[in-house]
Amino acid sequence: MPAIPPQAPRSRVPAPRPRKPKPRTRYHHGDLRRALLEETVRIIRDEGVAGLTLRTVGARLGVSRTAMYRHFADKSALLAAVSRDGFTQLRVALQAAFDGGGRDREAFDAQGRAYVEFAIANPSHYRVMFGGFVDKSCVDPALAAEADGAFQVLVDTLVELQARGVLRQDEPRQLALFVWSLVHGLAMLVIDGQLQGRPAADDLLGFTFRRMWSGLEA
Amino acid sequence: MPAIPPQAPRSRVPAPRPRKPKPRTRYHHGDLRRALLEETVRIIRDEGVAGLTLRTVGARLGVSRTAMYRHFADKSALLAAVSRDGFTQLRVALQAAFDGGGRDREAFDAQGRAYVEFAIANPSHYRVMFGGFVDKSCVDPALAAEADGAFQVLVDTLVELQARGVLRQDEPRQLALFVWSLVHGLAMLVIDGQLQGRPAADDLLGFTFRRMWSGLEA
DNA sequence: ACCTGAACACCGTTCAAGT
DNA sequence: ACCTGAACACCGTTCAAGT
Repeated sequence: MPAIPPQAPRSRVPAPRPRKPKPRTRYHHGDLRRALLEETVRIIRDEGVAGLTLRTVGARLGVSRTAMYRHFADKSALLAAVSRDGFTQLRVALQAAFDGGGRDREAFDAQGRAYVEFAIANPSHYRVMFGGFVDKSCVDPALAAEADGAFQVLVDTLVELQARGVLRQDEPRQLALFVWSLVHGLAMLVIDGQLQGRPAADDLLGFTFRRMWSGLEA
Repeated sequence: MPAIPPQAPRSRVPAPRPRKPKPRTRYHHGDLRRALLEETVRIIRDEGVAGLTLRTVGARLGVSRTAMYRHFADKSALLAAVSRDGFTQLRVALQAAFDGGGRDREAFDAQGRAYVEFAIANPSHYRVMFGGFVDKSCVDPALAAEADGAFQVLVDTLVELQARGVLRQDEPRQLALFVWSLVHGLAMLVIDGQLQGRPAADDLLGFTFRRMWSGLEA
């Protein structure tokens, strides 16, 4: 349950000196692109993807609603950037969980837990990443690279566990897809509310990892 | 790759006898609701959810674009009905695969395969069912019941496999959620195109079921 | 380069009115 | 009951124009 970050209410015009007709210093100090992206992520978190409106993004930034088109081709491209940003965050979280946990079998469970926790903490963001919102016809190569990067963290983790002799010597990418399917499916079911009245997410997570290991240990 | 069903081009007005001012026989012979639902499913299959427009649905049926509101509260309710319809189809397919396969361990694999195949054959429909499109605030109880029905087929299947002694004696619902997560995650990754250039879906399916069984057998 | 503001072609939904 | 047609308040995107 991430708290809403502290954020000064934005006024449309800074208006420090209202004497000249319209000084209107160049908006956004050089990084409107980043500001647009962050504001979009914020709106998606608070209102969901369906509540995202390009007009609102502009208005909240004190900028014309067409200013966005200088930085993104269209709404789909903006969502692709949001998706890319999500994969970056996910990659960092997965790596941190494994490294911080001691790079062993228990650390791998912590990594899986971090995956599901990311989805629970950012359900709308997660849905943008996997919900088929970004237009497949114009796949951002940067997005594909970032998604691959997150997947690669998992592959590397599995290779390391194989080297330690605790994990079966199957093809690492196939093992990674097996694990990814499991945590991805679990995450989706949780954030979709399909677990209503069923075993709590935490119990299920523990059970899932035990069964998974039972199928994967060397 | 389902072919586009044969469909006569619709004219707004039949106009067989243009003498009387406007005879306009009562449209849709009593089941506009079903016609709306079927047309919506067709549009979603061909164009995706993003391509769905209430105006188009009406136009394709030769009906005013507001006629829909006699049968569905709003667009979200229409999508909820689509979702419900999908869960019905899925439930029937899962049951048929297990029954037709001989109700044993291999039949269970066939059921899993049927699950993933349903998602691959109807990716957009599947996304409506799990993509968070239906408004959670007004959950259709009929939809919840139908989703539960599909889940129950899996639970019943697992109970039967336990009785045959081929499956661990864990809590069936927890086992079912484990399996569901796995096939659901697999299905999502496949229809999202995340498996590009990676092991073919069919190989992965076989590998996944083998690892799964290794963690589940009694 | 970067941004504006008007305009365009859409969209879901409401509602008084018809039969 | 069931459906229409006009109207309302939106939406993404384009584009000539400003600096």
